[in-house]
Amino acid sequence: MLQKRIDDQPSISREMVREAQDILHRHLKRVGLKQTAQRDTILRSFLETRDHLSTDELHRLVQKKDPSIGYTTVYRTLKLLAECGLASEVAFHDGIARYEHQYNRRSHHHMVCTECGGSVEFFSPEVSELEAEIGRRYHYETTRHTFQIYGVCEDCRKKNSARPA
Amino acid sequence: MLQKRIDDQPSISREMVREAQDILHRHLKRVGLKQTAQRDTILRSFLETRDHLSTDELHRLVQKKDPSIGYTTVYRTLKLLAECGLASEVAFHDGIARYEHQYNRRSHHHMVCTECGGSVEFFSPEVSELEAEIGRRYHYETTRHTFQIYGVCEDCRKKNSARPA
DNA sequence: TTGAAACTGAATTTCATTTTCAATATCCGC
DNA sequence: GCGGATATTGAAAATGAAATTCAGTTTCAA
Repeated sequence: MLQKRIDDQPSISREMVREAQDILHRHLKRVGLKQTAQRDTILRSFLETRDHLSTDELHRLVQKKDPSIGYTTVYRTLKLLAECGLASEVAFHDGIARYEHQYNRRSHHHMVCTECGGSVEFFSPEVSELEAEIGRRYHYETTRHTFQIYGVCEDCRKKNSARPA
Repeated sequence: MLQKRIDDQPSISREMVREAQDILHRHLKRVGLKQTAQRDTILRSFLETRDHLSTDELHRLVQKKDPSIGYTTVYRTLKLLAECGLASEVAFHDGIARYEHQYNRRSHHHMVCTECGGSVEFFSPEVSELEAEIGRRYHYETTRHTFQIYGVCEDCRKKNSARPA
């Protein structure tokens, strides 16, 4: 899936990688889990992207660094990253779980093109206010929300009008 | 999954059932499909609820009227109902597709309890305005959006504090 | 160093969804 | 009302993503 971004160069500095690794290691220690080379490799691969990665896509990236790392480990490590706040799951409605960086990132939402799968991020504090307000009104202790907009991007509309169905 | 509503009495009048059936029948004719007793039965069962039904749940309701109707037919009919605007899919992100009435219903959103699965509906025109605004800003032709709030409802919080983990 | 505990990854299982296919029902023109 | 072409039905099988299992491997605290 495409996203309108230049994703080839690492999006994050060496120090940030170290810091993220520390967060992961502390989390592992806290919950009595172990630090492994695989988990570090997977974290580094993850940090080097800015896409919304599926387990499968991240697995492919990880394999470039270490072909012996299996899909299952990537799958489990993504859950770990989500647990310690380094990643967060983002569900577009195509039935595939995706993850994105959460580290040092202000809350945002996505608008997804249903033709090409591309997406743009946008920021909208009103949505969080709405979450709080609705929670108060119905006595829910809210934890999170999802908000996605679906549509067709400009490029796809141009393609469609050039070659209509 | 529970919803805080009295759902035993039909939520929709006889005339509305007829009207919905007409909509379905017209749709079938339009796309060259056939009117069948099963489809009518499934539509009626669907209209008699106000829950957010999974295919499986609707299948169970349908079987009370006609035990010979299979899961597959319910599944396919729900897609048909969605096609002709009588139902719409609503994803609570628990891996199960749900459908709700769309007929004569103003746009609304859901807040879902992650403990008991219960939900409340709320109305918030700001969200649609936001959809339009963000669409304009990034030159997307928007078609729809999803917005859900997740949290823990009052009842589940009481239960939790009575019997803490 | 050592051993208990956790990890790994291939394979398997799970589970909702989707497709297949042979038997059946619908409905269009007569 | 009567074919018969065409769609429908529902059981069963297939699919595909997610989750779990298990035997062998690695980590790390003492």
